[in-house]
Amino acid sequence: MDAKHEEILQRAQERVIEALAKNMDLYGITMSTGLLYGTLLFQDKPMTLDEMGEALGMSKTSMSTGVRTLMELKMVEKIWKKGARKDHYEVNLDWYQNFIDLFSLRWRSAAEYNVHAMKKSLQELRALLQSEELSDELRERVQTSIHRIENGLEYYDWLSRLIDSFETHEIFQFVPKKPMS
Amino acid sequence: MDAKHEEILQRAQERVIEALAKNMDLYGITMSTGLLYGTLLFQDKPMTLDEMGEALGMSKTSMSTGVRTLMELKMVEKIWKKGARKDHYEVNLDWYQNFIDLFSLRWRSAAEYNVHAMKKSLQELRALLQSEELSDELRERVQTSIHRIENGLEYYDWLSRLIDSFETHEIFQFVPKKPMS
DNA sequence: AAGTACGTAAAGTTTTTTCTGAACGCCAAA
DNA sequence: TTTGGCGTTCAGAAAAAACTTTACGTACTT
Repeated sequence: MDAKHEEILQRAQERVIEALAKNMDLYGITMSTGLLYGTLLFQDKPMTLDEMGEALGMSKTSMSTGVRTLMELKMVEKIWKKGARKDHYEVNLDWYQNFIDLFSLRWRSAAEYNVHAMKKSLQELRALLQSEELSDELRERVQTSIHRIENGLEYYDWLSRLIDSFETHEIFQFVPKKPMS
Repeated sequence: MDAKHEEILQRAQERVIEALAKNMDLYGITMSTGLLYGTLLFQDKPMTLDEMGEALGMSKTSMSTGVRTLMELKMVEKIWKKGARKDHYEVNLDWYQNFIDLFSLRWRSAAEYNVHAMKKSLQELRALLQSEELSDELRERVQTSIHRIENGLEYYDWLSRLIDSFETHEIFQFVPKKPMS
């Protein structure tokens, strides 16, 4: 009688799945999609959209969009199955790379976006300082703004180099995958 | 006539503020709160809740909750102003520490939460393997789940050490604040 | 060429989140 | 003790997001 054991296995899986899903907002992912990820994680075989909908009791449309977001983050991959009509998906098990891809994608683009705006504003403000007829009070405020922006740019430069070290995997020299123990 | 210059300054500030706010979802922060942060950033003086509401055209209640979330992330601090009835707030300008605090707070707790669930499930599954009357098929699946969890635990161990290196500032030895240039 | 099965887009509904206004409790000054 | 100003809590309204159903386009099968 395996029913009891089956039960235990399922419970153990569900505990982990729910934990993962609950923290998926860090990835900018909805909890449902997190549950989808977890389900795929413990499924040894690649799943179809219909199977996912079945497993989660949700519409196929939701599975479709969920899988897409997971694929954009490279957390899930589409699998080639010869002779199969339906698409099959499975999780990408490299969690390190996963983290790196996610971090890169989100933080890098945010950094670039902010740096762009900052540089443009910085330029304008520096030009403004050149203006002769600028009241002392205003000049003071412009200076302050410039300092704030320069301060931010310095940080983003660091952040960018940090992300570089992730993407090149150089970070693993500093924080190795396996501890020295 | 400073009006024109004032205009330029304001535009330059707003560009940066909006950029920052737009990417604040990375911090799990709503855009409105992001705008609040940006406003505080370019205000040379500490602001009161009323001044913030004024500046953003929003209710004082919103400012109160917004400031609280920013304080929880240590992005904003309450300032002691002698003889002032109202509370005053100003931004924490150390963006490096800011990033570290945020990352630590969110990712560390997520990691701990997941590790906890994983270890518990792992234990159960290992115990299950001891059971004599376990069908080969089920045993196989239990093994797979165990591997998945061990794989995750290994990653979280690395992540934990990465966060350690942030908190201790050792990361700056590897990725220095200022480039060597 | 027609039919069928599949994934996705669009529209609509439900749920969740965000924001506001009123009411409350607290502290300081009178 | 009262009064007034302050930050916050709470309930409700408005806005946004998530989810489902329906409908569509495409590709494979027959």
